[in-house]
Amino acid sequence: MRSSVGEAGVLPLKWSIVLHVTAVPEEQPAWRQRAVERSTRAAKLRAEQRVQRFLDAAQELIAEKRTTDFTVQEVVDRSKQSLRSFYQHFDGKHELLLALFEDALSKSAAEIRETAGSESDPLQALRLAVEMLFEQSLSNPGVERPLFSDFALQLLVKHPSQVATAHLPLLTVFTELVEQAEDAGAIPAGKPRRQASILMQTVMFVAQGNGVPAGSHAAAVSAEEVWQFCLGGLSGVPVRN
Amino acid sequence: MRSSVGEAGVLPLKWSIVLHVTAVPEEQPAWRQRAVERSTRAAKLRAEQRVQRFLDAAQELIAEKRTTDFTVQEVVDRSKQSLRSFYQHFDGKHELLLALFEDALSKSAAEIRETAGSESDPLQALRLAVEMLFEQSLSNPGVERPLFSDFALQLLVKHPSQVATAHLPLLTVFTELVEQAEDAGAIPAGKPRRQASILMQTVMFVAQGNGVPAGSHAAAVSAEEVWQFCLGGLSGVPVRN
DNA sequence: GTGAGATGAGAATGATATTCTCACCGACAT
DNA sequence: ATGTCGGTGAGAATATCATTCTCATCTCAC
Repeated sequence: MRSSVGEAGVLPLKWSIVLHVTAVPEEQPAWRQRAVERSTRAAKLRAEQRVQRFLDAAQELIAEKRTTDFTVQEVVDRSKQSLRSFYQHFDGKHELLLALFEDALSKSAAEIRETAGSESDPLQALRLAVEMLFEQSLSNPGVERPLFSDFALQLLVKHPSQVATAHLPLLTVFTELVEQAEDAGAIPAGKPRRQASILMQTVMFVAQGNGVPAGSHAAAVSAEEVWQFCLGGLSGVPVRN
Repeated sequence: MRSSVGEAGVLPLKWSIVLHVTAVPEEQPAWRQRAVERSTRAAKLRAEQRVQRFLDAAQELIAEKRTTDFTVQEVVDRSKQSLRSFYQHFDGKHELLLALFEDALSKSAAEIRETAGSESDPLQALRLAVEMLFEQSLSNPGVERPLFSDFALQLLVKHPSQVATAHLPLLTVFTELVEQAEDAGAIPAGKPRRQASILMQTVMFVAQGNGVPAGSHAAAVSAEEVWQFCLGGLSGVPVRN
């Protein structure tokens, strides 16, 4: 229905955007529905292309400036469209960023799923997944995903539920991996969804707080260490308590 | 040298602020130094009081509005001083927030240290500490620390090294607790500082992502669960790998 | 061809942070 | 006593953005 930054159009998309793009009253008779539908389809396509151009422009800017501090004007200029048009399609900069964010996480989830899927040992698969997530969540390497590090946190504060939604694809993947590991007896059975949730938080944010030279304190943690920690966490405490 | 929101004046302070307050050339003869010192001491005190009034005002506003979205003007008005003066003492709103943030974390660390210190069993002490940190990092309860949830993340993005500095007091406390637990043989020996670091990140951010009703997905994680996870992480994986 | 909705160009608004101007004051060295 | 100087208050002036508005134009389905 809506879009996707690159081409793999999946994810659940943003409501407001949908409302803008398809303003079709639901209570009309079916024939009218179809009529409007026919006469609108093209417009819808055009709209999606425009939206896409905005998204692409924003993506470029983020990649270049390594931050989400670009101005709406810049996006507009680069996409060779107009402010008028921008606000016609997005509720605001926030919606734009959210769309990109969801998209990035969704893609990341897909990558991880694929890579991990090619590993037969469930525990190794999980390990791979953790390491991938860790790398992608680092702030410094300046991958094409400053979204993870930058906007993510801002969002985490103002609209936590949207973050939850955006995390869903990743959470799903990790939940599956945890379940498989448990089924295989590699780790004791538990509540996979919650375990996956804690796991993700741990990996993502430990990576986060890592992109700091921080000369003095704050020992840089490696993917390996995080994995060990998480594995222990999932495996439970050996004896007491 | 600098300040503290309430009264317990501890923490390492902010450089820029110090530079503003004491602009004393170091290469003067000693007598002159002392002279200047004498003639400056009073001014320094006045300055600190002013700074303190800004900090107090900001703290009040945060408590009231439950957010860091207050305007500098509001702080100025409430503290009955002037914009001019504000910028004389702070590099900007950012510095003000940073000061409050450091202060909050510092106090939190003190509380945790004290509470945990009254527990003789090292493992229980660590557990207590984890639970306290978890509670204090929750977003919803609207405690008097929207700093943890709100500004903290913004900061995490733009000035990670300052976050590291701010985290230091907490990191120190947790490192001690981990060391004690290891010394007591409650958990296997490791690298206490790094372990404490991962531990903190996990606890704080899992708590973070928790303040969400999020009707559908995202199972709310409890302090207990986090503790179990972290304990496992610290204890290491029982057998394989 | 016509009319409704979409667009472009760019001005206007609104909210804030930050800087600047200028008059004043109070401590202090001489 | 007095002149200097840094700090201050009051508030105007700037600067930066996001967001909205105006109006002329364009496009497409009919």
